[in-house]
Amino acid sequence: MARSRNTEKKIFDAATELFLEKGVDRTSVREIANKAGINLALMNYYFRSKENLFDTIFSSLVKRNSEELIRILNSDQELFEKIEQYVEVYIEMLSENPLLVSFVMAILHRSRERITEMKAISSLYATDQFTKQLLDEAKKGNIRRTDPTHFFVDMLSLIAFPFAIKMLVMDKNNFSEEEFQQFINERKKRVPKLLLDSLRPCK
Amino acid sequence: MARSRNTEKKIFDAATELFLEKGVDRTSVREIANKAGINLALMNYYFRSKENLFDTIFSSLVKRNSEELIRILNSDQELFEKIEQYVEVYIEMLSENPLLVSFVMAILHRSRERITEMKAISSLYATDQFTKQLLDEAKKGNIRRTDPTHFFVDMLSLIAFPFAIKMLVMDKNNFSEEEFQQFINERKKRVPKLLLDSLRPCK
DNA sequence: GTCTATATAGGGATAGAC
DNA sequence: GTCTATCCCTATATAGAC
Repeated sequence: MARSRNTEKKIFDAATELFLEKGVDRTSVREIANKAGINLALMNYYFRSKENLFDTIFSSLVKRNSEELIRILNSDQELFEKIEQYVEVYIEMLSENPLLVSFVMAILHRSRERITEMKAISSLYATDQFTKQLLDEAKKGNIRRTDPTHFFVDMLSLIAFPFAIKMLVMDKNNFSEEEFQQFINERKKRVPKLLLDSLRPCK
Repeated sequence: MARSRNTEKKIFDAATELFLEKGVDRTSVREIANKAGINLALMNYYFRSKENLFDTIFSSLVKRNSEELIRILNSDQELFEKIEQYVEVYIEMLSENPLLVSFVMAILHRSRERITEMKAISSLYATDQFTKQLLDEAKKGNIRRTDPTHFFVDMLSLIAFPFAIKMLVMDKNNFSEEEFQQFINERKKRVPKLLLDSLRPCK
């Protein structure tokens, strides 16, 4: 039925918003039901349990957001352009959903053992193809020798961490929401610059 | 009494460990009492409530860890040396307590409004003195013009974020605990290098 | 100071009517 | 599919004995 599909989506959306905003543990199923405009029994009818609802949402969230990033990493673009594009798209994506970072952090924190189990999450990380490209370019002498693991962690840190400390940055600099957004926008140019500078050979 | 002081500390330590490991929300007061070897009524005798216990622990944790960092930032050391030392000490500190980062992240995430209220937390951020030093050196032409806010966020990101994604990094690279520690150690030299390169004038 | 016992609230999940 | 009513459990916090 069309109606049912609709209800499922309402529950899904309500839960997503609440999970992102308040964290999974501080969100009750009753709250989700309220926000979705249904009652809590129905939530269990569609998703077997809160835990299962969470898994569904988390996978979907990560998947939806990581697909384009992986495509960029695996494209056959020239390295520098690829990095520029990757950083910009990643930052843009997080701009649209700033809570995503701290949400994922919270998950990473709490479920040490479950990380391997959650296959989705690994798609947030570098791909073999990109690693190979870094090594190849270094071998050809086009860039400095660099440890791909470190480089990728550097890149990810510079992209994502500012969102995780958004409130701290806003508080310390007296930023309004718009000013923070502006600050983030500036990073779309700044971060690639910093990374490329560290790769350029001459020095 | 000496005994009482001791009990307070046992509760404090047990709670600290559990909060860091599992997060505040997933830690119950019964669990804390168990681990401390007392019963839960006593916990409320010493600390009025779980929330209050948390506040006490959080302030103490941040304070204990940030004092040395602030001292470094405010010292009259030469800029490049200061950055090298700051990064190294900060990473060393987080190495000893890798869970600190995701713990603080979780707090930042959940209590938007309470951040200003938690004065302690702002001590994790840059100081006026350091900002001034950056601007002065740029004016003198010793370093490139750089936005201090961006620079500090860059630095913090490169220092702290790897700890927040520790499990992801370990999982993706098949790192053992020791190998991750080794990876982190390498960053003590790498990160300052990256930052200083971005500041050096010539280019 | 430290305990046992209990009050009170809220959580997730289900039975069963419609 | 959707609801109401309810079960059962665990959470935090407190009362009151020792």
